[in-house]
Amino acid sequence: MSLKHTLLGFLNYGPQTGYDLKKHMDNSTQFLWHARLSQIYPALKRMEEDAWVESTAAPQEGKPDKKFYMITDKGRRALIEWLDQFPGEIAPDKKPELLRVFFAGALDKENILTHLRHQVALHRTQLQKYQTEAQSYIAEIVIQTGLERESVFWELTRQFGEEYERMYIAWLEQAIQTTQDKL
Amino acid sequence: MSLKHTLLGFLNYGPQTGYDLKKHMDNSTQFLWHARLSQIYPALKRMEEDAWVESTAAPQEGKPDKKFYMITDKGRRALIEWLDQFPGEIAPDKKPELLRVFFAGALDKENILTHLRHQVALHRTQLQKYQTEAQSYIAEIVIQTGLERESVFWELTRQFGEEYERMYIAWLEQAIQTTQDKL
DNA sequence: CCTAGCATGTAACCAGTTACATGATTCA
DNA sequence: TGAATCATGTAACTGGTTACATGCTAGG
Repeated sequence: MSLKHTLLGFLNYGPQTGYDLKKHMDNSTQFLWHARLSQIYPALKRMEEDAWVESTAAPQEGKPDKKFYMITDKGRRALIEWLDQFPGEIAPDKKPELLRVFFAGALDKENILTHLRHQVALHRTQLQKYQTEAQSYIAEIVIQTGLERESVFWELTRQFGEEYERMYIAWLEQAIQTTQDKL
Repeated sequence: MSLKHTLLGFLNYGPQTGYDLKKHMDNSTQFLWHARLSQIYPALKRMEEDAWVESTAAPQEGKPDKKFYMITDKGRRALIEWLDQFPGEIAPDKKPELLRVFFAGALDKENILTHLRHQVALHRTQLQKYQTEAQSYIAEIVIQTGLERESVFWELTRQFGEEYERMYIAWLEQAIQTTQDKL
């Protein structure tokens, strides 16, 4: 299970609240791992029971107390152990959009083409996001935190997103061509 | 939920047992959608309750009766309805291996390079599979079933796998270079 | 006035994994 | 002799989503 390890990864940069962690996930690991607050809060609680993290409460007016979580040595060891695992084989993940293409033969030609063109538009938008928002967000965080070494890998995963979207768009264009020619 | 729709997609090609469906998933949609038998059997049961499928039992000696499932008109409508959905935005999926790269800064340089090289090997193997096994499997099924129109899309998703692995390998090689230069 | 953001959480439910149960046949 | 394939399932558990609950502040 990787949610706990994602939280450890972020807490390794410094103490944060559950709410902060959610925002960081939304802004950076969104396309690698994501979770709702309703899952994050109980996860942090269990991590504290396992002594991976410690919490301190900061009272506030008109809002619930802020609860800052800090990674422990045990937590840091758990993070390193997880990072240092070698997968024996590639884990298949679920791609509902491609599953629709796999079974697309049940739809008529024009409808399939409309769907493929719709996908192209979505992926062009996503490519733009990786090239603009994602890039400037990383730059901003590096200025705020000074985590230069870490940012090398943030930037690499951002580039993966960019290359993935380029590949996806090129493949969709090929798929449109093939559908026009062969159906 | 897409498991039920995957099963409908395959049942739309002809009546099959739960066991057959599992094998087809393992051989074709494995990297788009997959499930265990312990999930497939109850799913088929619920689909029968919803009148998406109908079953007939074929007695056998020394084994449990084979249970052939057949798609109904209602099931076919549910399949088309699902295929014809336009997603409003791209759904993020979980990529544990890339998450490890994102947090790789916590490991030392040589160890990171070892992990990246290990990934290259895994993805080269996967690329080979898409180019050989996957391709000949599709050809075989087309001969057996004559589903030529459908095979256009099976082949397109196979090509996606191929392009994805090429992109992944090229990115990993770039990541190795960057790690060597910047760390 | 209403929506978004801040800040915490619980409860019910659905999806998916792991382990268990049965039992015959074939192949290395 | 032991593993793999065929063929069905159930039970317990874990992971993740949806809905609910509270309540203040700032901005359009």
